[in-house]
Amino acid sequence: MEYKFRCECPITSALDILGDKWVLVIIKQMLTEDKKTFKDFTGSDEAIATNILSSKLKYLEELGIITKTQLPDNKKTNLYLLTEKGLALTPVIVELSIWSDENVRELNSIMRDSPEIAIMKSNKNAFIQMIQENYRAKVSEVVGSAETFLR
Amino acid sequence: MEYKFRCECPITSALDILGDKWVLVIIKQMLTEDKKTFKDFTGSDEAIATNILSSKLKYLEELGIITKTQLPDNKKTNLYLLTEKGLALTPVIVELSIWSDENVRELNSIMRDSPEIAIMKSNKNAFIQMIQENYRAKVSEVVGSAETFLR
DNA sequence: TCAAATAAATTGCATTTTGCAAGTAAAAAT
DNA sequence: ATTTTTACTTGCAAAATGCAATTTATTTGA
Repeated sequence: MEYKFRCECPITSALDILGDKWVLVIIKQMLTEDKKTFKDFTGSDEAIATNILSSKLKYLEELGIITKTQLPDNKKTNLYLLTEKGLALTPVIVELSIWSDENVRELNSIMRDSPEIAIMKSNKNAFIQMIQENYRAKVSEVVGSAETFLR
Repeated sequence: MEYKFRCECPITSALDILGDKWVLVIIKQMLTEDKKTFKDFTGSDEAIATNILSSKLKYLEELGIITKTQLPDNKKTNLYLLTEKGLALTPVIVELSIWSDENVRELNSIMRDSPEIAIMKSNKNAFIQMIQENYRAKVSEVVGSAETFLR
């Protein structure tokens, strides 16, 4: 698997990976909406098409941003979980959230209020760590030990 | 100008605007590479096609993320400048930069080192404010008073 | 046990976005 | 007055995304 990057710029290179319509939405759903199975994603507000979902999950796994696993007692359901590399995108998601609250709300009349935005702004680092710890805890609940998966 | 949003989620709504191959790259070029004319953008490392550039600049102007202006003594050259709404994306750019340095570098063999990454990490808020003040100052240099443009 | 339901896809085709090369019009420079 | 520069537009090709239907391998439940 060879990935082509437009140039030597770190920011542009990040966007070579993240700069599309779905990748960051999928990561947000995993991080903040507890989505982890194929079915979970198809049932979301955003309603991603299954062919796109399939290709993006494969892509994110190849890049090491998520892992695909199964539970010992179920051979049908796959578990898609964020790796530490994926979890490290939490600050990006948080900043997008804040920017959106302050600058996109006026354009999207149906955008929901997030009461947590105030907390997020007042103590950004604590909020980020809280989300990440929360995610690691949930993963542990499901797969036993997080360390095995969050590599 | 009607914009369609996928759902009520603030993060997804931000990505309805920013989630493509070029928008954040253009904003990065304005913010950190001093690009402000059509020509400036076409001469970049990323080599955006002129038709795409044209449509994205129009789009960003409609959304209030950039402004299009002229200097009194030149009717040919247009100046594209970030508004405060655009400048407010600095934290997103900075977080992308940090994530990339730590997680994309291994995938892109030609990615350049940024010596400022260490400073960025050790004092994120100061770094963000520095970049923003720097931008405002440069705009003032060019158009006289920043307030008129950075609305 | 065995048919029905479920999870995770794949396939074919339509639409939209992006890419490339060439051309154009107005302003500025020589 | 002619050339060059800036900021585009146009036409067509390729890639990404979207939609609906189908498929395969489990798993559930009568």
